[in-house]
Amino acid sequence: MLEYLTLTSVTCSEKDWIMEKTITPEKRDSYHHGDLRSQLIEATRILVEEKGPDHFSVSEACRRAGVSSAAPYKHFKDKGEMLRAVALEGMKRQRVDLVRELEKYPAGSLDRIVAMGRVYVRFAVDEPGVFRLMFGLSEGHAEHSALVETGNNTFAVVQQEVARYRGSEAVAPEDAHKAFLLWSFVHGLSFLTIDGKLAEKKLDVDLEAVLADIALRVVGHPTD
Amino acid sequence: MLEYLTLTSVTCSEKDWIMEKTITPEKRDSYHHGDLRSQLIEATRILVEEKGPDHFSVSEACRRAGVSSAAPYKHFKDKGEMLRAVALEGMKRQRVDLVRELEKYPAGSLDRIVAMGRVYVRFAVDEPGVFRLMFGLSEGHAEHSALVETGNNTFAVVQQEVARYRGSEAVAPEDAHKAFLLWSFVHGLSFLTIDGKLAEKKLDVDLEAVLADIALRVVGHPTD
DNA sequence: TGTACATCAGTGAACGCGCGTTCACTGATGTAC
DNA sequence: TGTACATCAGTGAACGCGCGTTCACTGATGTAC
Repeated sequence: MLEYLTLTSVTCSEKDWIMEKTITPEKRDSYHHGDLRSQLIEATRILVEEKGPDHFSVSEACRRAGVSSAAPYKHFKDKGEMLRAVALEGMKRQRVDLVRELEKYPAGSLDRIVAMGRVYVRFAVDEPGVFRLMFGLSEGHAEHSALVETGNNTFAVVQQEVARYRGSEAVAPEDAHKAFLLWSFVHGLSFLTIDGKLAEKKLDVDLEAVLADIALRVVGHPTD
Repeated sequence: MLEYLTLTSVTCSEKDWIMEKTITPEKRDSYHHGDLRSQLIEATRILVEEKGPDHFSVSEACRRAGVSSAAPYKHFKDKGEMLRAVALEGMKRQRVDLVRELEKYPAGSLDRIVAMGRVYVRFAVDEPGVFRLMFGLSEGHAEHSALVETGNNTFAVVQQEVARYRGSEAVAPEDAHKAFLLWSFVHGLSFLTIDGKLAEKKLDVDLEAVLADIALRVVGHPTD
């Protein structure tokens, strides 16, 4: 699938750890675990990648973490809460990626607009399962305020950057509008990529070129 | 959710039938059914809307169609084939919508570009379940050639229209590129809408305005 | 028009399965004295 | 330092459930004569 999205970029993806990290079936030394909560989150994350958010099962996560199927309920209310924990971690990771990538370019530059798109699509490609979990329609997500706030916070950064590109620190309505256009675009591109539609339509897409193109079209010209 | 996407448009959505159509639990007159295949597809479609493609169950569809849970296997190989039948119907319906909407505007006009986006987003909003089924990653979809061909066919129309806007009948690489940009954009907008992200981010979007804006940005200026 | 027969759509019971969650429990750990 | 005890993370067995699919069957229908 991925051959259809060319990821030529200065920044190579540093997310190899994501998949190579395996949870060893837990030759545990003691009755107690020590760090089960985070091990369960990690097992859940891996499963979400392997099977997708809708085919994740608590039982399988327990098997992976080497723990009885009742154990998670000492740390999570229910299945949904495990998934939300993974989604939240994802949002934070995405946020960190974003800030780290932005730092590389001068404030107010078009490169920074492009960088934001790169981070978004990269995240989707590197962690499609978690990406779906973060942005798909999942019950209870909207009520998990930490999740919503982290997301809003990240989007605020995008708006901020658009304003800055215009030379302002304050976000005007037109900046918000353009930020939204950018979001829609990279969101669509991300899903088309991870759902294999680029491959299906035999579309060869050079990510950097497309991001630069769209950035110019959205933010490069004055509008409304 | 939908309050955040304003659908002001000449064309009111004509899809009310979609949800009001209920399958009566089948007071059947005879042992045989007559039209079970299409009734099952319809039951499947409704369930896909109600619960999402990943929470559809054969058993429930049978209950809705008033038929034993073994009955579908006289018409479909398995569960996946039922879903693919619904997806295919969806693709055809979308195709019909598209052609019908295009007819309303003069050949080569910007209105036609906007119309295509309108049809796409409208479809997603009217039938989010089927939309997800059509464009999400579902096992076996890529191997169902009728499905892929119908999709490719529809995308070819978009490319054609972009070329025509430029005044050509032949699709140049730049037309294909622009068609892809348009697709990414409306695809992202569709998902952001049906996944409730516009609501979450308190973004009020006027569909017609946004479509016109993006059409201009993508197709209104010469590029590469 | 009437009868024999082939067809095959739909039945209903059964299968094995893995799931999410509960429960009373156990045993390792840390703390108070 | 040593002992008693509270805490609570993890156990393992059990629960009821709905699922997808199979199977030998049944009975309505259409056709050939």
